[in-house]
Formats: sequence, structure tokens, C-alpha cells
Amino acid sequence: MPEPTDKPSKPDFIREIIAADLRAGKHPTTVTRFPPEPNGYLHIGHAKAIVLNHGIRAENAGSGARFHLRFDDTNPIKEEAEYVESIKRDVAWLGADWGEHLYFASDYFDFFHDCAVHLIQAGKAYVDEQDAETIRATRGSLTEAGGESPWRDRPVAESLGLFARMRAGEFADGAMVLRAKIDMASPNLNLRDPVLYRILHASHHNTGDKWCIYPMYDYAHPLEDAIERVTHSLCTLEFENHRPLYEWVIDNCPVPARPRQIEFARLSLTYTVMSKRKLLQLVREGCVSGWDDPRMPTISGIRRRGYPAEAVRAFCRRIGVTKFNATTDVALLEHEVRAHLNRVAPRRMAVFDPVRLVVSDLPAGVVEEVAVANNPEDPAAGTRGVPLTREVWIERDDFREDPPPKYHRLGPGRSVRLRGGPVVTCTGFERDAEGRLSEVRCERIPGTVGADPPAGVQCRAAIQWLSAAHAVDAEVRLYDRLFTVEEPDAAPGGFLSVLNPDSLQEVTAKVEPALAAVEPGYRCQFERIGYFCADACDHRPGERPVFNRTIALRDPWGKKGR
RNA sequence: AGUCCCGUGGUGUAAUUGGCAACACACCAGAUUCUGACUCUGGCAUUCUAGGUUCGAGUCCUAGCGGGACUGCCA
Repeated sequence: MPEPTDKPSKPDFIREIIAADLRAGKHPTTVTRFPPEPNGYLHIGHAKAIVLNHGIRAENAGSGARFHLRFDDTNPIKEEAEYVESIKRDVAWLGADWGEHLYFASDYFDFFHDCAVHLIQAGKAYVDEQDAETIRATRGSLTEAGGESPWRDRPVAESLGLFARMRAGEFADGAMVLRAKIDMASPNLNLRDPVLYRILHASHHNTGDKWCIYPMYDYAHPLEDAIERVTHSLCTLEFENHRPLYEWVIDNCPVPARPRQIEFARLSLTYTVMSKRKLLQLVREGCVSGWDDPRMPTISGIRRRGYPAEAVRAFCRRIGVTKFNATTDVALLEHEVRAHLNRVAPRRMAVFDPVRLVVSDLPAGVVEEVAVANNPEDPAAGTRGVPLTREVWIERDDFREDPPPKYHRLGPGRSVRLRGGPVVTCTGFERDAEGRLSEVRCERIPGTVGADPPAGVQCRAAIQWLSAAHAVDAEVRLYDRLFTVEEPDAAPGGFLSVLNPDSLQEVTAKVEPALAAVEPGYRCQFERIGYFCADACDHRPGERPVFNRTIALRDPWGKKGR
């Protein structure tokens, strides 16, 4: 099946800027990067940035464009090696290939240090011995200018000496900081002598105990971009006010290139908690089984949920890139997932709430094999043999004693197709002592396998079925994504895990384990997540079955027929 | 309150130098169907407001209004 190209149909404002820069001869090609801090797992919001940056590389591949994966690990107390591995896994799964260009900000610590010394020597940075509280108090407010530090004009040599001793570990955390000397009266708070370096006696996941001073984001990031010769540094809107500082660092440090920062709106999705802090809280408090819980909006969560990477990429292309602070309907994501799965997913049958159907014209012990298409959308996917015997399981809901109007499935005297097999006509049914449906009986209409029923036979539906003698029990966990509670009634699906976005408590949890029967050969433990079945363990090698019933998804049991 | 950014159907985005406001999702109705899916047909619905420039403004100008970011030794 042809996959749409990664190239968006219309260039967004970022691509237009890049094209203009290229035309103006500012750069021979593009270098973009994805710079996560390894302090948590990536979520669907990060996918937008990854697809954007990697897409630009792909579009300029002809001129030798590069895409870097760089870990922005300048704060050792929040970062862990576990996160580095998960991030690499997730970026790769999304199809963004960084090739040899894997970098760590911590690899540049010497460079950052040398630039700091340069700034001090140039009289553009100084060591400030005020404590954090005092610095905060003298920063001023949104409307008032800040006050200058008493250490602001200390001699260069003194700052140099103090900075060297900071690095040597002579001072306790918080004793002093290195500050840029810019403008305490700037209307942009970021320019009021921002802190460049702080003392942190903490072990770093990459550099161990080599350093006890660590650079701040605003100082390190432009230097990271410059040393990697990044041409276009794409980040989210909240860094807009930081751009003047970004440019100040580039202007005042000995850098080999001049990267350009461009901001775009981060992704937010309806019903979706995207805050890393809150996701971490969910994991820590055990509300979910982990970062990769299928209900989580993390990359690893939606991967386990069965979302194909291609669909996530298509979604990122579809939503575009702008500076407008938008909230995208999660239905757009789900549409892309369904569209992709519908093209490529191998179909399998499963019955969730079985009731016995007796094919009375088929003798006990006889096994007839029928060839069922693996994917009706794709003949190349071939067929598989599914055993048909006298007793099969069908879905309890696929039979009605008193079928409502427009109900197309089984009822007394009605005909329906056993999907992939013959058309059968219902000849009777039985109830148990409690009055619950226990058995349905039917007869096959000869010659209807792979062929239309004879004229006069009304058959408008095909139901799923499984030979009772061959079907395999499977544990099914019924999950859905984690909906936030703002508008739970508007949230689709029947098996909701509803979350209060403020307290992060589940207010109505209907996560129910169930037993299901699946096709022979599929000893599946799978999770039915909303519309999809996926994440089968122990299934046929090389395949990820998506169960027929649930790929049909939007209205799996037909609300109109209820 | 200052600085910066942003306002196009319900949602997300398009719209050549100013020239018939379009696409997708969602929703509604119908057709079709060996998945009540997919597909097909039809429908609903849009330029924040007020002035100005112009033959003509989503686009240019001015003023409002609305939303967002910023007062970490986080990123």
C-alpha cells in the first residue's frame, strides 16, 4: 500500500523561512535537531517536533542536510540514563534517523566553560555572591526595573578567580553564580543579568563527578546549536522571549556558526494530559503501570496501544505548524490511525462475549476449512484457513430474538454470513434456566462460501465466528486512552479510563479484564484499547494481528442496531 | 501593569504581487457493503470588532477587544 510522503502539501511558515534563507545563500543546506532533556519519556507532543525537524532534513537531503539527536543534559538532578535509552528508542521508532549525529550537551561542558571565561574577560559576565532569594528580589517586576548587584562591577580578575574556584569545588551549592552583564532595566526579564552557571555538587549521568558547576539552558542551548552548526533551531512558543538572550550569547561568544531560533506552537490534544510533570506523577503514584502503559499519551504508550508510527507521522503532517496556540481534536489522530490500520492490518476474528451456534447440517467431528482473506483491502495479504465445525462461538450480541428495525444480523428465520464462510439461516435458539440465551441453531445455505446467496435470501451482514473446538482463550484487558474529565460524555468509546486532570485521580474507572476467544494459532494476550486490538504477545511471528472486530472500531457493535 | 507573540467554520489548517474563502477531521442525512468499518452522494458551518486606503481587503494601515508567554540558581 502506498504511504503518503512525509512532505507536507503546503510549506508552513518555518519551511518558508528556511527556503528564503537557503535562497539568500545563508547556508548551503539545513541542519536541524531534536534536543530533549532526558528527564522523562517522550509523548505525542514531542512527535510533532521530531517529525518537523526530521522532515526538514528529508526535504533537503539532496544538499546534504543533517538531523541531530541531542540530549540537553545540563541539569544532573533531573536526568537519568534510563530516559536516554527510552528517548532513543522512541525517536527511532518514529522513523527519525539521526545517523551518526547523536550528541550530548554534556560533551560540550569544556566549551561552555571556555566561553564563560571569554565573557568574563570581555567584561560581559561576573560572579555574583548574592543568594537566590536576593537575586529574585532584585530582579524587579513586569513593570519595574531590577536593581544591580553590588558585585556587578567587580574587577574581571576577581570574577575570573572566583569562577575558577567555583569550578574547583571550593564553594557550596548556591553560594554564588555566574551572571551575564546585560541590562537590569530591560523590559524583557530574561535580559536582566541572567544566571549562566550555578554550583551543583551532583553526579551527572554522563560526566560523573567531573563538574560541580552546570550551565543554564539559556546559555548552553545557543552554544550547543552553534557548535553543531545547526542552521535552524526550532523550539516551542514559550521560548519566544528567550530569543534575544539566545542571540546575545551567539553575539558575544566565540562560536563557529550563527543558528537561528524559530518558535512554533506546541501540540495540545483534547482530553489528553500532556504535562511531563503530571505524567511523571501518574507513574510515581502507580495510577498506571508505567510510562508505557497503553493508556498513556507517551510514544511508548501509544506504540503499545498499537498505533503505527506511520499514522503518528501522518497526523503530525496533518496538523501543520503555526504560531497559533491551538488544541487539536484527538479524533484527528485517531482518524489517521484507523486510516493506516485499515490499509495494512491483517484481520483476525475474535469473540468477546461468546454464545454457542450449532451448525446442524454439519456432523460432529467434521472439520471444514474455509479460506478467509487476511486483509480485504489488500489481496496481496492472501488468505488463511479457518476451521469450521458443528459448534462455533459467535458474539452474544449478534443474535436477537426480537430484532429491532435495521438490525441486520441473526434472529429467528434470518440469514447472516459467517464471515469468510457460508451464509447460514437461523433455525432456532434455546435459553437456560435463568432465561439467558444459551444456544442458537442454524443451517448452511449450500454454495454460499465465496459466493452470493441465492435470490430471495436476505443477507446483509457478516458476523465473526470461531470453531469452539479450535478457539483459544485469551486474556483481554479492556483499556482506552486516559481521558480527562472535562467533557467525559463527549469522549468516545465504551471502556473509559477517566481522569481528573487536576487531581490525577481516576473518577470513573471501567478497566475490566475479560476473557475472549480468538482464532486458533493465536495464543494472544492482547489489549483492546478503544478502537484497536494490539500488542499481542506470543502470536504468529512477524505479524501484529489487529482483530477484525475492533478495527471496525468506530461503532464496533453497531449502536444503530441496538 | 510593562515587553513579546497570536486571532479564518465546532476542531486543525489553506488561500499567488490585494481578485469567486478552500481542504481534512467532527457532526447530520442517504446509498452501498462478506467488518453496521471502508467507500460514495448530499448537508451543516468560517475571516474577533470598529474605522481607514482601494474598483476590490482574510491579506495593507490605525484603534480597540480577546487569548498566550515572561518576575527558576528548570528545560
